[in-house]
Amino acid sequence: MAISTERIDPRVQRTRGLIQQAFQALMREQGFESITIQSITERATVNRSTFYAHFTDKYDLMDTLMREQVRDVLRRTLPDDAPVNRAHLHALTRAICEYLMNFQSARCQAAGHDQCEPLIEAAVQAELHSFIEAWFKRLPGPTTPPDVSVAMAASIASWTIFGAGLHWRNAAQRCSLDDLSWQVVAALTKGVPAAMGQPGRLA
Amino acid sequence: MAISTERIDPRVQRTRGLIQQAFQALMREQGFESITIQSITERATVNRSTFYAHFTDKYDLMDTLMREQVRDVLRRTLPDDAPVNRAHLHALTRAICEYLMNFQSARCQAAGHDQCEPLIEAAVQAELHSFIEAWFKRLPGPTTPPDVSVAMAASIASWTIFGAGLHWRNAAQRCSLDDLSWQVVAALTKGVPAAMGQPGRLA
DNA sequence: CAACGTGTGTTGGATAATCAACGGGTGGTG
DNA sequence: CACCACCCGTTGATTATCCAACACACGTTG
Repeated sequence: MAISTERIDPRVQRTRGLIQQAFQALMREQGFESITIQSITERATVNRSTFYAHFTDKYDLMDTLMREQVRDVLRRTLPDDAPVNRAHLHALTRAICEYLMNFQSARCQAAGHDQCEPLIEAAVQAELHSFIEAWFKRLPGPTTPPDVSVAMAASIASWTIFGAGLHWRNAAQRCSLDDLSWQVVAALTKGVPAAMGQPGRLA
Repeated sequence: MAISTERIDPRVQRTRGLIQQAFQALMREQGFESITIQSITERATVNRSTFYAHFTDKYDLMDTLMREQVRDVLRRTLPDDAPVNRAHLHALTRAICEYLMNFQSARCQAAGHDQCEPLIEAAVQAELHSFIEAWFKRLPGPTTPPDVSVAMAASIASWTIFGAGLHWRNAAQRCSLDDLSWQVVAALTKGVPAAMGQPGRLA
């Protein structure tokens, strides 16, 4: 069990923080593509070679930054001991959609087509997945023979939420965030056909 | 000549900054006396032993912090190439008095009689002195035999300004800052008797 | 009194960050 | 073409910071 929060050297925390902070500022000002490693390290008052001790390139930086952000959002959304139920699924969906939305408007569109969008989305989905997997693992054991493993269920749930969120974000006109989240919850809990009002049609 | 700004290791700058920042925050919250080295380093996210690599104790920290602040104020008050004249003497006096005033109200009174007040004042005077000395040294050579050396003149001027500032700050009712500054300038340029309207009385 | 908790300064060894330098890539300009 | 300017990614040696530990002082409490 990797419960323990491996003590991280404060120097590491500091430089990571400085780099990420500088990166975010530059993102707001310039957009992703035109950012250079030098500019990051200069603004962070960190030696350029130090950057490479922590990240392999700016894509890596972007990736880990996104993951951390998403992880924080999720942790803040659900209490540590949250049971798996409709309300919490709803909250989770809401949070992810909000995050996707904020992100769209805030970043990554300054300089035409930044290449970072897919990166971001992959990071979001990945973190959502691992969060949900950990969450599902705290469920009591099955009372009837399961059709899917916990890992598979987590994968499906995360992709469902993520996919719906992306669809919603990119839609020409969006229903309310609340509506959307309940739709997702319905699909997740009842199954897609039932959620569509077509019970038994595919049975 | 120690003209060159000795390149300082960025790590040193950072930790010094973190420590000073933490210290200032604690000053506002607690006052000087109750501050502990541990609390400073904890808030600064700096190892306690690192503190001693930069300062001998909290008095030392206070001292250097005050000096730096005063130096900044003075540098911001006068342009680098400012000639020595009445207007600039006025500006200098004003700046010092303002600083003393702000300080009085802001800090060092939270917890009764903090022991740091004399420390601070000494630091202010010392920095004012060295600033003025450097300033006076840029004057052209004397045209008549001088009565006092540059160093002595700087000492006198700095103590005059400083003393007047302290007196003014502690007075029950204060004249305007502008008034005060012109009084000081008069005393400095005409001599005390003439400034008092008693020319020749002590001659 | 002793035992305890808390803060101080100091030390030696481990680790992270800095710095200068190198080779290589890319794009612009004479 | 050569030249220049800029950025990349890496290296080895140097320096700053971290960390655990120690001895000391002080006030409190049993």
